[in-house]
Amino acid sequence: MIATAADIIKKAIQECKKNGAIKAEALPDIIIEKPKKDEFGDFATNAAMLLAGKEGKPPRQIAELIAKEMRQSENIKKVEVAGPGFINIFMEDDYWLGFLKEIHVSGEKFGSSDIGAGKKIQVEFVSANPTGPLHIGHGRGAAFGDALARLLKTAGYDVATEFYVNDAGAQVKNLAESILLRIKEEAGEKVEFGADHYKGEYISKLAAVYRGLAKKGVEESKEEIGRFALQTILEWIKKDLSDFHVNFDSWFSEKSLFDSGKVQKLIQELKGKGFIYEDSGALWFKSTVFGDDKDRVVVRENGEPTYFASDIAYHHDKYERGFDTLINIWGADHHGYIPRIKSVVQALGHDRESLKILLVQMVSLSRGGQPVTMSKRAGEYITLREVLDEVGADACRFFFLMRKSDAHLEFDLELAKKQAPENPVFYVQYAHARICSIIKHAKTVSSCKLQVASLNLNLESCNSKPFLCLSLKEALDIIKKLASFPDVVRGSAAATEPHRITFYLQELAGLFHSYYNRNRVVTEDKELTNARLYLCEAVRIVIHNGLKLLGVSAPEEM
RNA sequence: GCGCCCGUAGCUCAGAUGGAUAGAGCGACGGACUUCGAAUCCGAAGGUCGCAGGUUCGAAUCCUGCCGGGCGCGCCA
Repeated sequence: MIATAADIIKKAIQECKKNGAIKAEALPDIIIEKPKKDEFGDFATNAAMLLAGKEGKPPRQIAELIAKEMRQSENIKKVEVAGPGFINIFMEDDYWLGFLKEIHVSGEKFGSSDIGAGKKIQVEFVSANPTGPLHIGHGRGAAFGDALARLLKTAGYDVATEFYVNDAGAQVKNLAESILLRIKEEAGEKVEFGADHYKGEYISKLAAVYRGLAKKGVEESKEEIGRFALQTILEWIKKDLSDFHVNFDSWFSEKSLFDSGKVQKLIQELKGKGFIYEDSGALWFKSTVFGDDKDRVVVRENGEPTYFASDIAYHHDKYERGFDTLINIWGADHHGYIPRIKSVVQALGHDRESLKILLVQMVSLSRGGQPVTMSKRAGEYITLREVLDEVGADACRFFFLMRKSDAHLEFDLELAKKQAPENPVFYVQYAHARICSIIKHAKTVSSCKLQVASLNLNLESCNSKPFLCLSLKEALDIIKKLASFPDVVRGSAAATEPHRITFYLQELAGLFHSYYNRNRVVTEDKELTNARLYLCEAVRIVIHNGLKLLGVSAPEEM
């Protein structure tokens, strides 16, 4: 849609150059926007203001020259010069009505594009330590990552999603020990938990389950407990995610990087390149070369590799798999880790910008405005499961996606559950259900033979009833909104900001509900009815497509 | 102390690459159901865009400095 306007403007400027009205050879980076006010047109551009300096003429004068050319273009209703030199463009009604047909023809594809040009891109997210159940913060990361992957796919990227499983290192040992301690404790022994031990309620649960399975003596089976706990927790995580409608293309084991010797290999390789050196018995990576605050330990004095060591191998492996771009989604508390991992990317010989790290901020839960507190100290946190069970996957996902990912999110459980218009999820889903209901109703009304599937509206004739009814401002506003959907999806994907979709859907649903209350869709007038059904169905398609991008269902009835 | 993020209506938040009189939802207030789903709609109210400078035709947006909040600054992950 924007592209059409851009073409018209560029063509007009070309014409102006041809006839000598404008001399500048280089075109400035003009902006084409959708003005907030209707009176400023369907599109507006600042081209004249940017050209003014080079041309040495007042912006309004240049705007007039360009506007004059633009008026020759197709689909233009009128072009006005306004304010300091804006060119406001108004499109013909039938230009807009044409989108209705496009939506019906494209169906589920409406909104898709190929700006990604098939580039291979990996989105790694959640990657929670398998040392406990997913909490609410992981949930936000999951919703964000999954929606982003859907967006990128729709924008024409070749997307693969991955969960990195931290199944190596000291944490697994700590997990096993924590369970052992619980087992001992329940056997009546007096035990003391260390700072690195996990103390959540789920540890007791695991301990109980393990006791049921245990045949061997407790002391000797620490390794086995570790394996058991890891596997069990991973199953919980997978179940939570699949109930949250998040399904990964792959699960990558950290341990496998050690087992295959890749970690060692990469350390040797970077040593060879001079990026790894020894000091005080430890091996260090020279991240300062690439702008990090300090060098980072890769292998400790005691010979144990750090998490960072396997991360080097992991990212190397990602590039080996042929991805053009990597996206890592992290909790915002990990932001200090960014410089060192970016350094790794460069040391491995890749463009620093080929790895994008997106941060997801914290979630605070509230209930009817009252904050829900949790005690981190006692190892307790609100799990994704609890919220999922209470409000359902749809509301949960939508709420997580209502905010920019790098902004704190306030999540009101009471609101999310409410089946009322103040709940944005229901508001949007209701619009979809309502349209389904209208169409169903239309089919049952004998006087109205619905032709939604085979509608062949005569939109060309400006005197036809469908044309006139769909050209009413209220209808046209909806159509313009619908027409902008592909631009919204493209922008949302390019900016990696799924929240734009939730805002868009709320606005569209609002326009529709308002229209519905003013215009009766199914009436005795067959032509009118069909025209309005045609519009309604287009709205339904776009709401459906939008919700799908968010991984939220579009119910036919509620 | 250093680094990153944030500060917009009573509350929760939008405002893409600087654009025209800064928007939406909720809450509160006043209205609308003989009609396709009132699970909805309509109306009016609500602002020193944290503060102070700077850049320019033009700043919520960019720069600098303060104030206030969050998070990092491990041979943890």
